[in-house]
Amino acid sequence: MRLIVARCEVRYSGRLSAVLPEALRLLVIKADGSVMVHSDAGGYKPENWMSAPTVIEESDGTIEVRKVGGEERLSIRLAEVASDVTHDMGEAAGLQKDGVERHLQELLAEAPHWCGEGFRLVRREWPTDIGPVDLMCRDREDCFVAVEIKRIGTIQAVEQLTRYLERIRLEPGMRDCRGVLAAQVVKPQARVLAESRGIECVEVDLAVLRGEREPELTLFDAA
Amino acid sequence: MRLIVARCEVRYSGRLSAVLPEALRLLVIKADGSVMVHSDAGGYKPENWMSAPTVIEESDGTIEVRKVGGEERLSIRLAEVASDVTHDMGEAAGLQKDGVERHLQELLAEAPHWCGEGFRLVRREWPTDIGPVDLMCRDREDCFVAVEIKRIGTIQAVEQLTRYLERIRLEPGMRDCRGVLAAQVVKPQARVLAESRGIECVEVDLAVLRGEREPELTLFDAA
DNA sequence: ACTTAGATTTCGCCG
DNA sequence: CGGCGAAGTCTAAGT
Repeated sequence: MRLIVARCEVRYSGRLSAVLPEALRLLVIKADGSVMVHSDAGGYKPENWMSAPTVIEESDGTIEVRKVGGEERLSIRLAEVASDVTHDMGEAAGLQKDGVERHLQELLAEAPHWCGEGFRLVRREWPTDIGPVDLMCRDREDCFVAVEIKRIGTIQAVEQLTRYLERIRLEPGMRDCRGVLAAQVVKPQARVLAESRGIECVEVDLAVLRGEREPELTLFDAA
Repeated sequence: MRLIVARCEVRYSGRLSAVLPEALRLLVIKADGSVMVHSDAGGYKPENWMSAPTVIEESDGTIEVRKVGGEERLSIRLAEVASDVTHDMGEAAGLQKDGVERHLQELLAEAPHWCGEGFRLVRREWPTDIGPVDLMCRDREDCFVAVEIKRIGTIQAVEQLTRYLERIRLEPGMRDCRGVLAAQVVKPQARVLAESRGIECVEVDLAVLRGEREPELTLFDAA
């Protein structure tokens, strides 16, 4: 993340045309390419901005931001730079997970037995060459279990976990790795697809995970 | 404007309850008291925020933001501060101002005679104990004139200027301070109220101020 | 990918 | 001050 405090003039053209006269402002360039222009008042909404995906070009005193595959353009003319710093905010930034999903992942990482009896955590964000799977656990028989966590378990989630399992099972010693989809709600169609592929579905209750409420037997737990 | 890059946990309660688990984020505290919490991805919208007016309290590792006259509360627990810098972005930033209003103030500060013949600028953002008045000028007779600038001159603007004048006239040597409401458009009811309180109204034309167009006599200028 | 509905919507105007 | 409608709406969810 790059933070620039500068006297600057900003021009936007695209869905409309707008000019911000030269003034002292904060420019934020995020790791994903999104750009915000903020003044020192009037919270929340930037004076101007462009969301990802963008191409950013910088040359002597100007920053040009163009939308990938679009006509939009943000031109920033820097008149006087008061500060220009870049912060590495870690590899986790690029992906950006839903707050709830992330929270779920944390809670389940702390108490993986909610994903299956006797489960123990091996690691969070187990890497594969097509992206990290949320949790890698071992079950009671010491068998590996890849756990994909979603707020809502959809067909896409099953497909995603399937792709991970394909890769993981190529690794030595992981040929029998199982798969579990953990979600607050699992859609019926996702459940059908998952079962046909030998993937287990587990519905988790946030209140129970937090220890605020006792677990109850649901229709599916009883099955 | 204060920029903090820190690993932090953020809790909001008010219109809803939300928790952001500990992560590296950018905190922006603007001069008007508005606060934004941004991650390194996903432009435009902050992960969490509170708009002005707020009261901000800071004590060992935590920042508490409360909405003035409301139940909303933003609690930030700082786990590890990577950077914490404050930029003075000019005294004009203090209150939230519309971009147009700000621009108007800049132009009128440069050419205060548009607020009244013979006016000379004493200073912008003249401080009072209830907030700064936009411009303090002297007229041809060297009498002080407090100028409130608005995009649209409303009853509220007249009330605001009235409150300022009450305070200003208590100061030594300013007992006869006059008041002028300068706006692009002055609402008829605001005009009536202003006149009843001896406050002058002036309609200003942005194009004229910029020197792009010659001034024209309007109905009210002629009065 | 397109469409629709919700948002701590925000923001501005009008009665 | 409350209601209504637009926004470069944005964002998530459903189809």
